[in-house]
Amino acid sequence: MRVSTRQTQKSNTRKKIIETAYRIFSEKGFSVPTSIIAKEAGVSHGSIFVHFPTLNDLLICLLSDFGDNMGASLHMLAKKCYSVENLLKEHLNVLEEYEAFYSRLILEKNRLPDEAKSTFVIIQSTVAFHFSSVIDREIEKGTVKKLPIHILFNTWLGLVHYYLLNKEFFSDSNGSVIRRYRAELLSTYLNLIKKESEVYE
Amino acid sequence: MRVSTRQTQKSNTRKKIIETAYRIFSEKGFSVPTSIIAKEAGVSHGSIFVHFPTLNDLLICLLSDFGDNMGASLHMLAKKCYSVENLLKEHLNVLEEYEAFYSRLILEKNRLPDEAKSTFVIIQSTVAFHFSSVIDREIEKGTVKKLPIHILFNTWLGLVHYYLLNKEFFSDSNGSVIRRYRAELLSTYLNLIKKESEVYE
DNA sequence: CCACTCATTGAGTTTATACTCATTATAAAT
DNA sequence: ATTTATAATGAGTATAAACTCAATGAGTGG
Repeated sequence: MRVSTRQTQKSNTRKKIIETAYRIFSEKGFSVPTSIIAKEAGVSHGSIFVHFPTLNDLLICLLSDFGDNMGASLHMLAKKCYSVENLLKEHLNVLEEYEAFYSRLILEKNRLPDEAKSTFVIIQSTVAFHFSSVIDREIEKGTVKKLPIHILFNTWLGLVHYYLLNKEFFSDSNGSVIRRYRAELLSTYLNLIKKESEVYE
Repeated sequence: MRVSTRQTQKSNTRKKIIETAYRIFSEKGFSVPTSIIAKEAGVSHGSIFVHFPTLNDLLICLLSDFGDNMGASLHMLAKKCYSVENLLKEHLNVLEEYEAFYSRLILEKNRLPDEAKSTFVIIQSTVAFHFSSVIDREIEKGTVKKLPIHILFNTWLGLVHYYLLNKEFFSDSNGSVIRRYRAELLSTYLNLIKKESEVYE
């Protein structure tokens, strides 16, 4: 049976709401009222609640999509990485790609429904998994210092998140913090974890 | 002229509000309604607005007091520090002392009035200042790797903040994350920044 | 062409919470 | 003792934002 006009109509409206919400939330954070989202999407305020019974449902939908997308990007990129340096570079690439929404996620995590935490966990677990296997190998090869992997990971993530969370101190608010500081972040971190004989330039 | 009953009455009420707000905000975050604060403080809801025209004024008062207190603690402790190890230990001591409110501050910074940012800046500047001078000396002595100081500092703060911001992943929510992880945080970070000949045990 | 279904609408409702202000009680001044 | 000043009160107001639902009108099937 072919797709009816009504069905496409409905799914278009849904798509418009999702896309607009994603954009606006990325730009201004999650406390933008539903009425503004509706206006920006060019649909009525009521339409939002036809498609998403509550605001929470919309958020959960956005977060779950986001987790899937970013998770997929992380999975793909990790396959080509045989060195820490490469892995971290690719991690930064993915972060830069998703930077706006990702920053909001880590910034406002607590105000979001619990599903936000699982999105966060899924993303970090994916990174952690690839990080672990690469670092493990490098520690065995003797190119990286022998320290507990989880805390090496937390140091990296802590550093990157620090820049994302405090964007306003590091760059004018429209530019990408990751793009601006990627070289510095990378070289410092690698110099810290590598054995002296392997110093990164 | 001696202090009148009324004056003490008034200043007691004010004190009760401030102390209660500080405690409740530390426990539950800054979105607890003023009516709850009033009830917990044992004063009427209206009293809050007699002492603080707007909620923002109360927040600004709390933040400014907090900045002064924590700033003072940081100043005092920094005086006895001649090694990075010592400085970081003392930093962790101060963080542990102010942990509850400090965590809320870094967690909800953006929802707070702009004065929150200046409180944050004052605190970090104080730490950064002492950090710089100690690290500078150690780099010259050759015990610490020669890397840009600001990013060594951001790595440390990023790591510690990562634990504070993600408390729920690291410890049951009532305990202190700093107390639980201080040894690990310290030893890992020192091992990272020290030259190999100086490895920290 | 008509009856029916259903996505969309937006004015209206509900709820939460910051903030007001007339009233009250009591300390201070005369 | 009486008047005046003021700290405290809490029911009431204002506002913002999520959510509802009867009305609308366009697609669909006969």
